[in-house]
Amino acid sequence: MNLDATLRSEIQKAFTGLFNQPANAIQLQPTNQEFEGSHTLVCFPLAKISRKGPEETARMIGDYLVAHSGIVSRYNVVKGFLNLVISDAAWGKVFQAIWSNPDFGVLPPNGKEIMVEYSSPNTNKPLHLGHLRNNFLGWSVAETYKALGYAVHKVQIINDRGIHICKSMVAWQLFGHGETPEGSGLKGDTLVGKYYVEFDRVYKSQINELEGKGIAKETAEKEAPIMKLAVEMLRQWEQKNPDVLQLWKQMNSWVYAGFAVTYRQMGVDFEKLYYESETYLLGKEEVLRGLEQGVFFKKEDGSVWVDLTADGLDQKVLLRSDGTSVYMTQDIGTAILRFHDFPKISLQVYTVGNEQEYHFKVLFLILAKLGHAWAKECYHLSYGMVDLPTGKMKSREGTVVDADDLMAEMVEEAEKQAHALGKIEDFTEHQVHDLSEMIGLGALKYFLLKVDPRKRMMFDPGESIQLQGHTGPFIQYTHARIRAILRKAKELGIPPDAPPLPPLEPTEREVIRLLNLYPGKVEEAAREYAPSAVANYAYDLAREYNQFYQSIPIFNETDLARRQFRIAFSYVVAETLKKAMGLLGIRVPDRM
RNA sequence: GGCUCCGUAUUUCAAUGGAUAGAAUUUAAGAUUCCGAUUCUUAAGAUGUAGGUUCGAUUCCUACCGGGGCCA
Repeated sequence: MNLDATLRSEIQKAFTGLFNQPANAIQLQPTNQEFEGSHTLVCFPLAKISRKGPEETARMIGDYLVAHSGIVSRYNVVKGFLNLVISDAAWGKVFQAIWSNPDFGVLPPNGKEIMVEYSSPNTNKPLHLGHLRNNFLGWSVAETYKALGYAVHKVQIINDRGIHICKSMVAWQLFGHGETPEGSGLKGDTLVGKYYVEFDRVYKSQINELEGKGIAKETAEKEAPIMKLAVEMLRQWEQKNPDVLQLWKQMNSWVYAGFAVTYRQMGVDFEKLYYESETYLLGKEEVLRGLEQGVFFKKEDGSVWVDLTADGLDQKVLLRSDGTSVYMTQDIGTAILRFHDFPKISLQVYTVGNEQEYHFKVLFLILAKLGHAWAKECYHLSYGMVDLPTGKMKSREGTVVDADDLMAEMVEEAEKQAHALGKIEDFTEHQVHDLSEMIGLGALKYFLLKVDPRKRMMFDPGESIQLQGHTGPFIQYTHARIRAILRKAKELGIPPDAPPLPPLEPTEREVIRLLNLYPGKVEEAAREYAPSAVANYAYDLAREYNQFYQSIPIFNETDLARRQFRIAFSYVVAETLKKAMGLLGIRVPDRM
């Protein structure tokens, strides 16, 4: 039984019964702390339809619900707000329903498919802090959709070609002396990233040198010898020079090996990988087709453009005068390819930073203009940058926060904490490590996911791993403590099944109300592409349970049925916390 | 310059157009026989500015101020 839904339909019935017309705006919200009740109906909008005052409307509906609904035991009216008190019997049904359904909050398969793209790194450097937000977001949105019954295809496109990788290749050739991951002990992506930074360092000094000779900055940037080498290498790559291809494959394979380690640590996975080197020529034909159909136009120099001024945007080049394509062209091709590979998908989500909002707006518009009906089923999951308390991160220059380093630090910090607590002395070394990973990564994921994706955010590693406060570890801790209670209950021989419902305490009603909200939160998270909804929900539930835990005796209760109920109740909370955190990719320990 | 996103307690984050704007954090005072006190209670403290829309605005609209991003 879903209480909110039932209540809504009862209110609808009451309103039609009283006023002989449908209520079109049923606004239900949680009742304020200071008033009695759990659900509040906002009666201002209804007053307009009922043609009575808000308070009178509220009283009439309240009386009707008490008399006919069977779930409302009493009510009070404050201004236009109708505060409803749900009967314990109704709460009991809600609780029993949650208890008896192991798949609570998970919907059966609905036959629909969607695609979520996330991560999509360049192959010239390791993943950094921004990628962490991207990966956790994308993965979590995908899992949330799964919980709603969708078949989800997780994919990414590897940007494995272009000037950026050529820079690493050139620098490695010049300064690498044949260094390999095996020889140096460096992770493959770290090694390649090292030469990318090296390229930039040399490049900068060459520019300075040229500028010292009185050459203009723009010219210097083009004429720097090392840059000319990189441009030449890109040209050779496009002409399929075997030596260059060999080197390219070699260095990319190092990077992939490195990425695999990072992805495993992050706990993310992909069904299919797309490689830019295989798709970058796609889209050209499509653009030419669009040109024929008059969707695009050609300029005098032969370049192909799209005119979006009618849509409030500007003109955008799609094919350069020499016939080469731009990012937009490739993305057109890739989008088409994906709907071809997965014909049943009804939604394609692109998890990409908000600096590309304009790009995607244009992309989706073009796809629509080309006549692809699914263009409106494309969605840019845009997210803001992650800042650190120590200051902004700058790409290049090596001041970025490396994802591997950060995760390792979080795990290390968690292990220190675990030892300091001194509750895990009987753990094996392996168990300690596993627990530290759970907590360290949980802290990181929770902190990055609890914030609205669209917003630029501040990540404070120290704060994120605290066991108190609005953090992942706080929720994990709450879960572990509940498991401790359940272990003790088992020792005492209290059966783990839900007993008849005794009269409830206000704290228990509040926790059941929150439990009842869970499926809705999952839907909300998917609809808004905001795992933050689930994250904040889990925190509310953990916090509310802690208050219950403080004010209610569990084992000192003489009434056995009541004691048994509270054990069952604790069990349901633990299970729900586990499910919610699972959608965020966060594991919860039984002990910590 | 054009477009776009964001401005909320000291700080980090919340708030489908609803009641006295919530948490966490910090500081101060207090509680505790249980399961594991890293808990709980109380207090202090905020919507950038000026207008508009309406029963009611952090939310919607306009202008300005401040910050980020994209496009030249």
